[in-house]
Amino acid sequence: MLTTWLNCLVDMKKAKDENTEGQILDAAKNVFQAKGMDGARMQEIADKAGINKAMLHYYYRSKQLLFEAVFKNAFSLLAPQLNAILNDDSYIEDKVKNFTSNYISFVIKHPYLPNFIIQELNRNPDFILNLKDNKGFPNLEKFRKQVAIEVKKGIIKPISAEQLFINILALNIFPFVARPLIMTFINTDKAAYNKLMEDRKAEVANFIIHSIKNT
Amino acid sequence: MLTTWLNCLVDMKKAKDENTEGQILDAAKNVFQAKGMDGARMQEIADKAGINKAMLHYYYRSKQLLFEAVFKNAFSLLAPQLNAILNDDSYIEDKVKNFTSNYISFVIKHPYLPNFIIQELNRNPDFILNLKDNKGFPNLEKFRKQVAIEVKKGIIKPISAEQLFINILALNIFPFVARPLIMTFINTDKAAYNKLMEDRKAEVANFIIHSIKNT
DNA sequence: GTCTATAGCCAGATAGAC
DNA sequence: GTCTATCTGGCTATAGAC
Repeated sequence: MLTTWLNCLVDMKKAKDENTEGQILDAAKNVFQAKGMDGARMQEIADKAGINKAMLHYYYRSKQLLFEAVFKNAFSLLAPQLNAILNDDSYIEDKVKNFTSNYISFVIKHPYLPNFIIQELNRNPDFILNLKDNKGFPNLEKFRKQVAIEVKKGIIKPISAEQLFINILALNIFPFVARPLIMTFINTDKAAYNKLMEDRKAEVANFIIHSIKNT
Repeated sequence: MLTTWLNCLVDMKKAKDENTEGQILDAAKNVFQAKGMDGARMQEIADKAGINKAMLHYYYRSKQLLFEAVFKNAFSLLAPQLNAILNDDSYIEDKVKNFTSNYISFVIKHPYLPNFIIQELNRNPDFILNLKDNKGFPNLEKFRKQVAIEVKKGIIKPISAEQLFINILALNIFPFVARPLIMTFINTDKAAYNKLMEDRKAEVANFIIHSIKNT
């Protein structure tokens, strides 16, 4: 009994590592996120997956469909992160602290992901409309109400929920999206840049809270 | 005398509009900034310029060289904007106000530019090293000193110049880079989005100053 | 300087054996 | 399911007439 259950868990883990389909998706993720849809080559994905080019078409029919699988996967990782700001029940101040710390850890684990999503949406803005109806798609409704309430109670200074949300996203996401630009301006190596990003876990939360909190 | 001078001015204006070389550069700018290096097609650039594909190679030798001309051009438009924050002599508070207002106007005039630069630098991070030695390349030296002085005098709260610079860039640049993402989350049409960006001219400056200024 | 025509290459996709 | 071999189209780049 126990062994079947354990085998099941092992199989689930294997599912991504040893299935051909999982290997392809993983290789495709790396190549698409590094080079984008237009720059990616099916040959390179096949090589990274350790299989043949024909197999890619056997499993995913076309480059476009393989790309869409990778994109949806990436978006479904990002969406819950954003929902932590929008739908959680705690105070805005606490949410900002938690989100900032969590998000920066998240991006350190998935460095190419935010830029990938932003870039491909700029290439094809309509693409996101397909995802909009999914459950779990980030929605501002609850956050709008929360901001209005905390402003009314005098917990935070007057600000629109939209602008606050944009500011939170900007301060957290931009440094990773613009990484090469920032590294050159600040004139740092990789280690110093990572240190800077670690520091931002505290820095960004303080920056936002100083700005909005009533004293 | 007067007429030769006037003709000269007219010629300078014509230089970009009627020279074949200028027409090419203008068409290339539009196509490269919309589709990126990999997605751009020489045929489309030729069509937009109203000339033949062979002419592109006659003037710029290769797609790569044409691309580099466009990129350097774009970067030389962006750099002075950033230097307004780094090298101007006024107080940080005033610089933030001016920069925010100016930069947002700048991007409304050149909507694809920031995303283009960020995207292409992610594709090829070494590319920026070529530009680094140019005069006018943004440099943090002076800004570091200014921040240290204003912190010491108690004009602003303690913050590192690097983090402050990143925050200023993030709040100003990100909303345009992530435009499709934001438009979907906020659930707005084009007009409402533009209104939101107009509002940010005041919003962003206030947000930053509230956060760093000692009261 | 400007065009047409085409060389030469490379990528995505498929056929078909095993 | 997995492979090799190949088709087909589109792209950059060039040759060469005017």
